[in-house]
Amino acid sequence: MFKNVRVRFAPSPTGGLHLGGVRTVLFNYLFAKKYDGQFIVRIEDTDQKRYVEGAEKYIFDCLDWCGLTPDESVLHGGAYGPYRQSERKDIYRQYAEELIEKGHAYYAFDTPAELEAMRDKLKLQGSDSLQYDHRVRMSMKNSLSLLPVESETLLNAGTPYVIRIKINPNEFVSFTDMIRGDIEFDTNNVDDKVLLKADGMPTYHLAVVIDDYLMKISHAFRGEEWLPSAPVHILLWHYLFGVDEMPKWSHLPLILKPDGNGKLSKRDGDRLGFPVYAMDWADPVTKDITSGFKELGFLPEAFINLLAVLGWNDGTEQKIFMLDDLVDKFTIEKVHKGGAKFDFEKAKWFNHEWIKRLDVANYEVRVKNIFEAKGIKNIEPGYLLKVMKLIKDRCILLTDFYTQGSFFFEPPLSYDEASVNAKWDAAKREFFSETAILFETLDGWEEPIIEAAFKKIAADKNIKIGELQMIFRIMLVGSKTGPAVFLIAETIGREETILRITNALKKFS
RNA sequence: GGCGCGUUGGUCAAGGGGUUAAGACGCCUCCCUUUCACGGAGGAGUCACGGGUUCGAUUCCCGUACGUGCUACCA
Repeated sequence: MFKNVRVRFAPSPTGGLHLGGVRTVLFNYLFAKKYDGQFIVRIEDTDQKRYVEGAEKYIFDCLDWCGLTPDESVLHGGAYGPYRQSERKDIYRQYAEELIEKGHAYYAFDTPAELEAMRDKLKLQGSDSLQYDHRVRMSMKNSLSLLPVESETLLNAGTPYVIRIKINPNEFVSFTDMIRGDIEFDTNNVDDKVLLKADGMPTYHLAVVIDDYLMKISHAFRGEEWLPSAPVHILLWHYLFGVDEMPKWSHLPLILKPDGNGKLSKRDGDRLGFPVYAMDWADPVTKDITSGFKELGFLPEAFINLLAVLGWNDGTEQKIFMLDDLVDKFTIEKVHKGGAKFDFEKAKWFNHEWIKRLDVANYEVRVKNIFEAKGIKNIEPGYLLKVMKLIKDRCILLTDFYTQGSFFFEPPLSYDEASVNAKWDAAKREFFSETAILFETLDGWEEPIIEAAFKKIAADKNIKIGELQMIFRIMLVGSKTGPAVFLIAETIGREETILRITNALKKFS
């Protein structure tokens, strides 16, 4: 249906990659892959003030982790480079000047102070709009209000200037959003946006249009916050390339904060105790670390899944999707218009589901690293896998493997003595002393054998099996949690089981 | 303030002129397990409001309210 679909994503390397950003990438990726198009990642680094060292690499690391590998980018090459906007300055200037020649843009020499004065004056007059537009531009200092020679003189003298688009009043600009349908804007409400900044860098408005044209972008997903500036982009397409070549736009709904309302921000994560970034981000200036889903113990499969169904679903009852599945089933028609509040509880549920259904070998390395970070080294690979299979159902985050499974690697540091004391007596002490001895000579060390032996002694001594099992569990684990107790005994081995019984016997009074 | 966009349970949401208005998360109860989870069975809880149009509106239209976004030489 669609040929040569190209979608783009424009991360600004100003630090961090938040949920909304990843979801935008994801939808671009899904659409591109679905229609055999190219997934192009371009770097928007035109705001030098906000540019942060290392952010570009960070963004590609995040994309790698998520499995959203670009087809074309700074890192991956491609036919439409350079992909960094700072390396395309000359291109943008050329088009900005073309716009001036055609009468759709002009030089503006106003200083920041003069702009502020204009806004103050407008405010004083009780004006509805504080914009630099057709109503005020003739009273400002620009190549429209000035005589040609005056502008010439200023230009030659090296006066700082910006290039602004000239928006004609009383026109209507419309376009069709693939998610929202037809949208119309009255140009009376659109201001003369800056296209080229005084430092020679383009603004987003100029850059997107030119890059989309030059990179032959056919479709683009971006956040809803861009909707109000869409008329500027549409007009630029009219003036420069003709609207037939314009990409089809899709404005995605916002991801909202869980409590109250508003766009989810990094601060909300800090405040509510969950990550907002894909991966840990260390601000090189402030040294602040913002936590990421990866480091918290999320699986990329779960992360992608939860993001995909935030604002989209396939219309069935299916909730769990893997990336290939999403590519297959994704349809724009099913994308929502309204924003969705982020629910961390549900995010964890997705991770839990993915831990349960993925083969543990998929994340063995990461769990091993978690154990090693906790001081448990020299783990035998086969043993780790075995333990992981045993406890995966009770792990919501990857980090839970340690809290749920550390007793498989080291004896309990403390015991739930209250529970033991309630049931402890001389008969039970005798039971465990004898059991420990019997275990030494047990023929075989598999769960059913251990269980049968344990139950036989209990029956011989006429002690309730439930209480004994509970105590046995606390001896091995330290607490009343974990998988079937005889399975734990089998897993940690005969020697270790006997050792833990005798150690516990010393502790229990 | 102006302009844009939106509004189905607490949250994510299906649906769409006549339905007992799906499902999921969370919450509650029970079963399983003499542990904790997992799993299973149930339960409570919803179409923002007001006008139209219509035999009939949650669904279509118009208002209102509310929310949110933009209103930078940020993206």
